Amino acid sequence: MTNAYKTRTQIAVEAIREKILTGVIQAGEPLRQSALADELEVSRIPIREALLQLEAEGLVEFEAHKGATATRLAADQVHELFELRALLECDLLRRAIPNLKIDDFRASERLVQEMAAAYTNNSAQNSWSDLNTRFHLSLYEAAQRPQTLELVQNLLVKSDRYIRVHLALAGGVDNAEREHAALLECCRERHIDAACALLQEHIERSAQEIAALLK
Amino acid sequence: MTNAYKTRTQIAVEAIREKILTGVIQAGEPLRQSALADELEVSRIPIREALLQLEAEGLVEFEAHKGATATRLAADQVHELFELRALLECDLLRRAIPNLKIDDFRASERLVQEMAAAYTNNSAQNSWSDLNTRFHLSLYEAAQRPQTLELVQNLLVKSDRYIRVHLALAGGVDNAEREHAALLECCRERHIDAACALLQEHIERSAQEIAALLK
DNA sequence: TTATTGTATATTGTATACAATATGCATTTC
DNA sequence: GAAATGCATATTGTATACAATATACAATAA
Repeated sequence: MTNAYKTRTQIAVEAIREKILTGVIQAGEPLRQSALADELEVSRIPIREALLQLEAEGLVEFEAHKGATATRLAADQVHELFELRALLECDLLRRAIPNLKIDDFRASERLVQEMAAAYTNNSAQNSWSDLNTRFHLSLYEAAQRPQTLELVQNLLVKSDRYIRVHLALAGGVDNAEREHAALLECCRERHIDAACALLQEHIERSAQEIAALLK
Repeated sequence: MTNAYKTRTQIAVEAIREKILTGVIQAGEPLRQSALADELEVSRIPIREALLQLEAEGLVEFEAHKGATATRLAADQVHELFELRALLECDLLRRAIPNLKIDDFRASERLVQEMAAAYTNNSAQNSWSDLNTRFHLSLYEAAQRPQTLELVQNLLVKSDRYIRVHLALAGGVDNAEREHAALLECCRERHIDAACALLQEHIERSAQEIAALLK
């Protein structure tokens, strides 16, 4: 295991991020520093630092002397977000496919299976979205593009809020799981263009379904 | 004018960012909070918050209990950075060109001229790089893609350190200025594919020249 | 009424003080 | 001599206290 030690700031980042992603803190809601500090039993300093980091992730907006609010994305911004993902993730996948090893495929395969289990098992629905993120990332590491990967990771965090909404939509997840399996198969056969086309469709379809839910 | 008021944190962000971009603080150098606090005549709190923001920009790396250091990019990471720029900036330009108005062209044109002046006038060389950033961004605003634009803005900040090195290279800037003019002309004629091709070459050429200097 | 000013309160921004951790060096142990 | 241990110092992490700013509402004037 890696370093188990965490500063209070890091703990606060994770706690607040989770609250935003799960909707416990709603978009547009102001984040009072003292309230969060009391709740997490730390002083306002680590809370402030956590909010700054979340601002960089795009989950929170800061205004001097007015405080932080959870950001709210309009429907057209959801489109932009997912199109950005499509652009960058396709670039990564294209570079990754030639480098993917048998072990990588196995790891991705296992994530697909865990996702199916998480979806069936109602109690674990929150983890579906985590697994989805990890599945996507598992295909891209082999691209050897650390900076792009970090950008995509951040975009996936932002998408997460909307993907969790998507989970509520009956059928949406079934589609996603079939698409994941097909995508993985394409990668196994090293069909680069086909895989990228699938990935692009996959991302754009979920964007459309989410936009439909938001309006 | 917009809000002239700045918090100490914001002042610190700008001061430290400038130090890193101009090389007053070298890559790899540790950033001592107390030293910066004394120098900028504030307490360590705004310094810490500034460093956190700069970490999000990728100019600084934080390690718990060890402190912040100015990041150092290896040559292959410079390539990735500029290829990322090419990918995203071309996407923006493609969407922007149909929307560009006469006033936009005039503004971009003026930036090209100011750049020429800044380059001739030795005392203003630091501003060449600023103008370069603004020229690139001036072409993309019409794309109406706020999130992508913000990403590119950040990538341009990161590139800035290397572009300033590039300035030292005789001839490199001449090339850049000719390419800027050609690019602008292409946009005026709404030749989307040609403009994107030029932009891509322009970015990749500077990446190569910079990589050559770094090795 | 409507606009304006003033004041109280809530909230954020920052300084200072202290706690926790890392680092370097001397000392010990084998 | 090399590795391990303990201590002193430097540096970061966090709590607390106070200053600056924003906000809401009351009081006043037109």
